[in-house]
Amino acid sequence: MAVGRRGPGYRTGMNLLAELRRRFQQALDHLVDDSDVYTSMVRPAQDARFGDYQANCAMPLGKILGRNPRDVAESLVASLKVDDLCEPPEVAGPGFINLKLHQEWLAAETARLVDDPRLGHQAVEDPLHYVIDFSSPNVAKPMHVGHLRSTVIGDALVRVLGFQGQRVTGDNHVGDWGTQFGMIIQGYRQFLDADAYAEDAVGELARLYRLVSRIAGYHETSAALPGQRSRWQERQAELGRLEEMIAEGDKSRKSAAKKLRAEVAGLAETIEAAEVELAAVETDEHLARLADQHPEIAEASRAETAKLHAGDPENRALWEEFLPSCLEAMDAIYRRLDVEFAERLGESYYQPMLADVVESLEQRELARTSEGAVCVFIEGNDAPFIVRKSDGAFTYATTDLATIRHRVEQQQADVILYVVDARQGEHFRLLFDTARLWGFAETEFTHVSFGTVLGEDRRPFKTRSGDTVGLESLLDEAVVRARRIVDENDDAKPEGPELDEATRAAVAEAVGIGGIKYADLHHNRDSDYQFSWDKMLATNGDTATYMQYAHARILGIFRRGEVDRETLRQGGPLIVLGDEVERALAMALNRFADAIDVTATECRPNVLTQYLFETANAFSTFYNACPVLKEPDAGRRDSRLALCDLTARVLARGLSLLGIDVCEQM
RNA sequence: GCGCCCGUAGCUCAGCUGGAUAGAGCAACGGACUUCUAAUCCGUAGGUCGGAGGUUCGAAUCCUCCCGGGCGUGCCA
Repeated sequence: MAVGRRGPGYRTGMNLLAELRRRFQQALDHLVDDSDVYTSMVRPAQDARFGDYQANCAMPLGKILGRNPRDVAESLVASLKVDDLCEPPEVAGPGFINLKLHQEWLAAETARLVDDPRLGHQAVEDPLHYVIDFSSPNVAKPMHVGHLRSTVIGDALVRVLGFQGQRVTGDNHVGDWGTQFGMIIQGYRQFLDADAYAEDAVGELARLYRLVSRIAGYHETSAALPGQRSRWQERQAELGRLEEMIAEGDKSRKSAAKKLRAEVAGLAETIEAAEVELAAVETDEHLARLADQHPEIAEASRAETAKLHAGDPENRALWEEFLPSCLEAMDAIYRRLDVEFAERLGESYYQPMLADVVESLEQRELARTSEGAVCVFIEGNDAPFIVRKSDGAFTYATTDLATIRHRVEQQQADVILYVVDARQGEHFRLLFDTARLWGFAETEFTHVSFGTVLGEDRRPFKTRSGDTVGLESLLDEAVVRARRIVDENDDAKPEGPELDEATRAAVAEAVGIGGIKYADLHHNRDSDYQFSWDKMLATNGDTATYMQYAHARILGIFRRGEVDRETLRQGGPLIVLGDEVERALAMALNRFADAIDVTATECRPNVLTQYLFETANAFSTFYNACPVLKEPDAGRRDSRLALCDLTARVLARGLSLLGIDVCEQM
């Protein structure tokens, strides 16, 4: 889903592509009224053999005008004024128009980038206010790998849209009002280790949370197990009957049998997991005793949550005591990830508004009571959007609606992006539809959805023992692994190690954290992706390291040549593109602005990662083929130095827009 | 049952609103270091784009059906 594509805030920057499109527009205006549609068919050539850019509009135009597409292409070329930019356009195949830029023009455009702090990107003229809802972990539960994608993608979008010149508010809509607090309160009353709490409050609270949820889970699992076993038997028997029928030739049962087989397998898995969970508690003497003593702990926890929500002063005081240290623990991870939020308005913030939300929906006759719950029914959807449960409690649907009202009315949001798991797609469809009916039709809502992180076994990423992976330990491991690679490489340098301890540590941090982020960002966010240490920290290929290395090499050139980059830029060096690889690099550098805009409009950081990889690759090829410092011709040397400087700036800027650090040396 | 998503090279994935001979990385194989850092570069090989129809001048992309997988589905978030 494109965001703001037609909004007033979106405007393609001044760049090669935009200029070519303007030229085509003038030529197209002779032929059609809606030239906009066709200028978008001018795009970078998908194959270098066809030149630098191609226009694909002659074929559809031929159809509409009832003319031969090649003739249309010819007459388009005839009225096209691009001789200052390109070689004479060529018509190829069924009517493609191929464009190859003049060397001089490309060189001049590249030279313009040299003293342009925005690297050819023009900031939007009419910024929109984007509120970006991302990360949103539950307070007091340790963050885990599941929070990674939302955090990393959301942060990249904050940065990219901000660079575009949009007004951006990143908001961490934390879960600070949920059932986990009931569990912690319950744990605090029953199991507190006061010394541990004094020493490390968050650690102790996390322990209490895990303990209570484990005991509650034990009883729940234990209660459910017999039913699951008998259901498994039942299904298994039914499956046997079906298979017999199929064996006897009744093919019509095949699909039903398949479904059943999946269900049986699923049940078996659930049962096995349950048995493991129960055994783990039962074989632990301490845990077993606690479980035995507290059979009603889940109910008790729910009661504590209800009391908190009802305004019970004691529970409220505990909540207020717990919250700051929990938030501080979260912030420590964000600092490490270098992620910042402009706002952190959690669920609790919206609590006072919820009753009014429901009332307002009822008044407008959008919501009505059904089976005891207050629901909004959206046409075309089976499931209702429940804003108040039959027990009177509000749901996250209610909170989300209150949040929308706040963001639009108080914060003047034009666009709200939700960087959330794809599984919540249905919730957001209902939410957006309800919000529009409720009166927020002017606001653009987008669910920036993403797939699951899978382990190497293709199942959701877990530790070997089956627990979810804590985010902190994930980051630690990345850095440890990165450090090994840094050490290995530095130790292996032909002239001996170059990096001191502090530098090695800094490089390992950049490479490790950058590797994790890049692995996430370079996949299309819609698809699930397989987490792999080896791939993300590989020293070769399409990784963060590859670009960080290219960047470090460039700085190495300036260091060794004792060339001051700022002085170089101010000298206004001429760009000479004598070599094919220099030309290819210049082309890549000129595409920066477009890569930014596509990333922003599509909310797809992988567009930017792909661009950066291509640019780094163009540089590496150039680096291999074209000596810079050794180049005898001074003009040519300065031109190459300027290309190096530009590349370093594009890479550093691009990576920083993805939240990834670069190093001076590695 | 209904709804959503996915199936592209041995592996992991790109492929923008349909465009030319479907691309990358890894792995494999062959080359390039008295180095401006080889954490690099260049080259070779590898694909009935799950299958069958349809729309179109033109389909990995749009439509229908089928096969295979995942997820969601009334009071968790």
